[in-house]
Amino acid sequence: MARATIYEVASRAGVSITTVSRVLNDKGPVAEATRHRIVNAIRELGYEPSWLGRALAGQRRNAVGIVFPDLAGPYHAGVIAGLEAWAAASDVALFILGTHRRRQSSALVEEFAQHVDGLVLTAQTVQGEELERLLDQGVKVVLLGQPVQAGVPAVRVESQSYAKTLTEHFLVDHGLQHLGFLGDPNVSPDIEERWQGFLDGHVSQGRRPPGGPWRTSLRESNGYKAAIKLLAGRRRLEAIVCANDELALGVYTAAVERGLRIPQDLRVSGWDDIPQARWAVPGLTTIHQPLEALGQRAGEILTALLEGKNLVAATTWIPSTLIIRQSCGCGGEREEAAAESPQSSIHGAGEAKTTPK
Amino acid sequence: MARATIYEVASRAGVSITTVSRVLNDKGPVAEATRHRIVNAIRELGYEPSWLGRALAGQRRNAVGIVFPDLAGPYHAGVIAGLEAWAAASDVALFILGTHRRRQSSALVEEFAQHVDGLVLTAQTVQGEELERLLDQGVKVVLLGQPVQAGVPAVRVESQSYAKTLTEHFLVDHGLQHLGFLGDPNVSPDIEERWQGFLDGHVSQGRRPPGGPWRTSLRESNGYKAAIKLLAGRRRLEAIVCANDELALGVYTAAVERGLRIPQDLRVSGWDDIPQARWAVPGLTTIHQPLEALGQRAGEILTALLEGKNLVAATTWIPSTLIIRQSCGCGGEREEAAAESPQSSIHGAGEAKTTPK
DNA sequence: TTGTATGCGTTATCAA
DNA sequence: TTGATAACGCATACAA
Repeated sequence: MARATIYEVASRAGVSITTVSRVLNDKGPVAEATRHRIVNAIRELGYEPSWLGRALAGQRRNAVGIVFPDLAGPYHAGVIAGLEAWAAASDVALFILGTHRRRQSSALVEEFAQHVDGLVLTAQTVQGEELERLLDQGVKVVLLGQPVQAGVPAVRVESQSYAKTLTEHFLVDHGLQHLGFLGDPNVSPDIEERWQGFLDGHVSQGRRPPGGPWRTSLRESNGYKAAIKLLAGRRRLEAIVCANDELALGVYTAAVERGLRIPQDLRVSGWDDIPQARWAVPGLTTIHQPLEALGQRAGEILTALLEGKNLVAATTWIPSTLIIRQSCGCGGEREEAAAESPQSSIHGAGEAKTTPK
Repeated sequence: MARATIYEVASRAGVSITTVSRVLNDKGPVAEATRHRIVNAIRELGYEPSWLGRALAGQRRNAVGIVFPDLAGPYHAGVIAGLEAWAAASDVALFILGTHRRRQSSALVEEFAQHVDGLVLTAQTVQGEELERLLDQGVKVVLLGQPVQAGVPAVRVESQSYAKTLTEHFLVDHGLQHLGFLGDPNVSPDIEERWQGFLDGHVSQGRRPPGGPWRTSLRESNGYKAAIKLLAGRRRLEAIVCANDELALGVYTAAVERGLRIPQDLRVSGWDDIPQARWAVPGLTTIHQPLEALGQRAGEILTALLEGKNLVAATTWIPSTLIIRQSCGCGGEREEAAAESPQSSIHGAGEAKTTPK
């Protein structure tokens, strides 16, 4: 049994489709009696307007989409949760697309765009010309963690100052000399900023910035491989600042393999605060990004955009939190349970406070 | 600048839209010279067919969707990866929908269905009547981890035999007497089967099945709370079989709080093999589900369905792997590094083999 | 080999 | 207060 159409509703209620449409959209005048008949017909037929017809007739699609390069990392779940909360509140459908490993991701995204009114684009998905094309088609776009483009609003997480703070933590609080940065700044502007902040931390202390970065893509296996090489080098490295947690955990494995204890023989820090970071021993010092807030904010900007406010072409910066665990050398070395690891966090630009568990 | 339509292409090439349509879909005869002109016009205008027009005209949408209750757990990423691999190979777009916390998830899914040719529905999304409605609309559906419904093909992970094996492992290999099952069988048929397998394991050893299950939803915080209560009970529990890893990790925290060592004073097992399971100390004994295979298989069934083969209404069962770490009492208690935890795994129905790291 | 005309389900314009 | 009718972009039976 196929779906009922507006024609069947109209005929059952003894009116024209125009009147039905009026009732559906609450537009224009309809006599109370007529409205009543129509509402009944709709209910009796179990009628639901066709999304296709609506969209084709040029109405809003009442849906937005978010595009990720990859649905695997720790990143997307948090962002989606935030965006979805917004979507639910705004009564808008949310579609998700991963371009991962697809041949013609550009065509894919363009098709995806036809389903929605607005799009959230994360790093490594669509840029430059393709982005222009999308905008030309009238899709509203918000960038997430992307290099800022003229005229397109963006949401970013502030990274550089935290990387600087973290670096200074190693240099000053722990009095170290030889740090290394692991990760490829080309991957995204966020990573680039982490590397810059790492340099900033050295400069602010009058230190000569070390070599590097040691470029590798952000996977645990790569962290392991890179660390094996680094640790075999002549110069003894005291701490490795990793571009993300997965790399850092790879370093853990390499350290064990070379008989180095963390943090006694080697200190490590990550970025992202993935679940493993809390359970690894010793607990991984890292940066917690408010991913949900990211998604939520993107949604709010989308709202403004969809309402026709074109003024919001600015970049919104979201703050993070520095999570101090033990891998940097802080705190005790209680190994009996990761869950109980003492841990403190620094919010914003250095305002310290303790968070329970 | 709006998108070009088929009419503009036709007029530029000096033909009718019918001929353009023929070229686009490789259907019917077109003179080589004409085709050439049209192809040129398409390129020059940067024309891309409208997905809307196509869909409305009754063609295939060339897209499938997957619906999750929730995009947060460890479950979805793996399944999506598998399904996406299939989608990429089949040149079909993949949309993802999370119904989480939405008011009218039924309406949401129904709208979602209009965008796609086929749908993969996971547990706790759509059932019964709503499912019937979808099928009535002609959407092809594959169920994932759902109770089997007549006429609808399904993919399931075999749970019961593994739960039985695991239970016997505690009872026989470790010679324990008092086990408990933590988790709510009502959540999904998979959990229900784990509970049944737990009972099976007792029965097969001529033991009287213990009380329980201790019902709680599958979150770490609930595992913690439930374990605190359980461990305060009079009867001493030797092992807790948890319905998933997150519950198990909650138990870890509770154990530490009560001064119990795992596995010396309390044994624990989980289910899912989430990343934390490998990093926790001691490593968590658990069941690894081949989530990617799940997604891939669902895709393959969808292919058959979309090709009009209606015969595939059977249930496909996918095997898992038992991952033995230390929380069950096996192996050493090397605590210096979780990454190096010795670990062995049992594939299929007891065929043991060792997997490196 | 090509073109005309119709339908798909809706909204919107205009007239009644 | 209501109703014809024309878009919207495409595919397709049928005609030429």
